[in-house]
Amino acid sequence: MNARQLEVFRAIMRHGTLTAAAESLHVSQPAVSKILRHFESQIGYRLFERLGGRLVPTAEARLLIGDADRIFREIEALRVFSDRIRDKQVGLLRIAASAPATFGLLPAAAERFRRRNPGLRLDLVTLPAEEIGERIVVGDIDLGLTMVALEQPGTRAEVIGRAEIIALIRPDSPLAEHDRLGPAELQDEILISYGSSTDPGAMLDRVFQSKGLARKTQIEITLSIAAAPLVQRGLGVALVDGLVPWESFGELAVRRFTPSATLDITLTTSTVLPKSRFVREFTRDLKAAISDRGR
Amino acid sequence: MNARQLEVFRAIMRHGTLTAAAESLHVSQPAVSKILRHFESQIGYRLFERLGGRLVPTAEARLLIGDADRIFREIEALRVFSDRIRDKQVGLLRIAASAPATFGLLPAAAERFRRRNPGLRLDLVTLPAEEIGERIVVGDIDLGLTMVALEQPGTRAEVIGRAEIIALIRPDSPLAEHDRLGPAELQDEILISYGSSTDPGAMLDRVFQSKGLARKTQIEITLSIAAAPLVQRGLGVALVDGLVPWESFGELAVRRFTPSATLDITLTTSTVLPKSRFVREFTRDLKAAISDRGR
DNA sequence: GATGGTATATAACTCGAAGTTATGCCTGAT
DNA sequence: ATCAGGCATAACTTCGAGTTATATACCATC
Repeated sequence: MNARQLEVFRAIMRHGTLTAAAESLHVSQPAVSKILRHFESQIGYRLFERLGGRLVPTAEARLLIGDADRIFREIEALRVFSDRIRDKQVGLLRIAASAPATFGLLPAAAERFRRRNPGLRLDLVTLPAEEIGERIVVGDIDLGLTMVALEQPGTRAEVIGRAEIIALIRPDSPLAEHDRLGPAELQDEILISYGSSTDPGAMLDRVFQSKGLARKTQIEITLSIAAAPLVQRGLGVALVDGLVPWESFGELAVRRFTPSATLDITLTTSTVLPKSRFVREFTRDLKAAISDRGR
Repeated sequence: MNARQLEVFRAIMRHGTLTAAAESLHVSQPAVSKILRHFESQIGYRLFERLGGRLVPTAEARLLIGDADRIFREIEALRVFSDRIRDKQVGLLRIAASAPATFGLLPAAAERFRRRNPGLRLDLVTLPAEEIGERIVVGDIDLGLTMVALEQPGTRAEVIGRAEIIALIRPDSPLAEHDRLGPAELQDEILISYGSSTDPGAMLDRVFQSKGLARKTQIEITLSIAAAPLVQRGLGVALVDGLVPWESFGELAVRRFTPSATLDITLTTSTVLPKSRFVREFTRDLKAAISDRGR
């Protein structure tokens, strides 16, 4: 049972005669006749009785025609859909981002992108940075967006911006008086931040060291957003990326960290798969979203 | 785009490699390879990137796989359905009956039949007797059931029982006292009955004549059920078939008509189309339903 | 860096299904 | 009786799906 057989069966049912069906399919009458007989011999029963040189649908044909017609129309729709894929009227862009990028950058970039490509499907996957490289290599993901450089063979990383490290405090904290917070002000506070074994953690360690102080992180997090409820409950002060829209995570105050410390916003793609038009466009939209943040 | 291509595409997506897909389809690996490449060249874009000797699905493939998978599963279901049709586990019996037969005989016969053939679809069409013959000849209907013989070339009629003519009166009518009603008792009543140009009407005319009386039908009906509301409103007495379950059509009293007058319950099939097993079974069930009525 | 295992691609071939044209047969209508 | 419409058959071509055998590319690993 193949698509052509269903198509021919449907045409005969619809037009009543082999000749008319053949005409509608733009093939010769014997061709239709043969496909029908072959179809009948395959399914094991007659679809038409030959009466007085005419075809009359059997009860079996009437049982079958409903589903056959529906399936054939679905194949037709799939053909059209496939053509639209080919013509880039529909597409799929699969983006994996770490949580800060998901919250801080993707919404604005996705909005720009979708305005230009409304038919396109976007798959946004939030993953720990370490997993993203692997997903790009195996082709699961077109584009990775992280706050650390992915050191994965087979991928190419590009820094497209920087995110300031900020201090996250309770609005009623005494520290809220300061415009900026540095190692000195935070010396006696309970710190919520990245572990020293991570890229951002090591970077912050160096900043503290440059001021002659040691960073003592009492509460270690891997997902920066996890800091929000901790700070809000008064468990400490968080040093995290300034990318996340912290206001939307509760009653929190953001203060600039000094001296300025930044994380690289890194875009990663496969070196082996060619960049699609969509990847290039989305890259542009991300850059635009980042430069918009400055203002 | 045919069913086989969808099947192969689906198998490769599912199993990840050509070799595994070929195994699952029980064909050789080059066969699968060729179908895939042919499919790709037809739709006009790559479904897999060849990376390091492996196949990696493209974004396009991921867009397509959902619908392709669904359609293929529907074709599979159609195959199974077709097999069940072939094995007579499902079927279709199309019965056209006049209204009295529809109400008086079909329910009981259909119940018996469906108990034995639960998977079978029954199409019950109620039509004026004159149209039924034509529908049988063109193959639209497997079996006709009427109260008059159909004189249609290409059909074969079989009388399978008789239905008594009965008198339909209001329960509060003076006539209700009689056990039986004949031309004499009805002489001064307003008669609701079949026209003289119809078979049952002509037959009743002859019965009245044999008693030396004339049947004066003041209200002519073609559909016997139409008599029910007329009798109920006191417009007259109806002489109609005794097949219809008149009790269920309102507050009506039924009296036997004397001398006995009967209509032939006629079963009509095509002379050219072979009787299906279902037609034969249903015929048996109809006869059983008729003999049950006697008791 | 040589080697074996795994996976895809290519070549050469067979087979069957779908298409063609030409033609014959049946049936119903004039 | 004849003619037109509709289906079937025959003989042939083309193409896609299948086969086996073999080449090629990559990966891991010793």
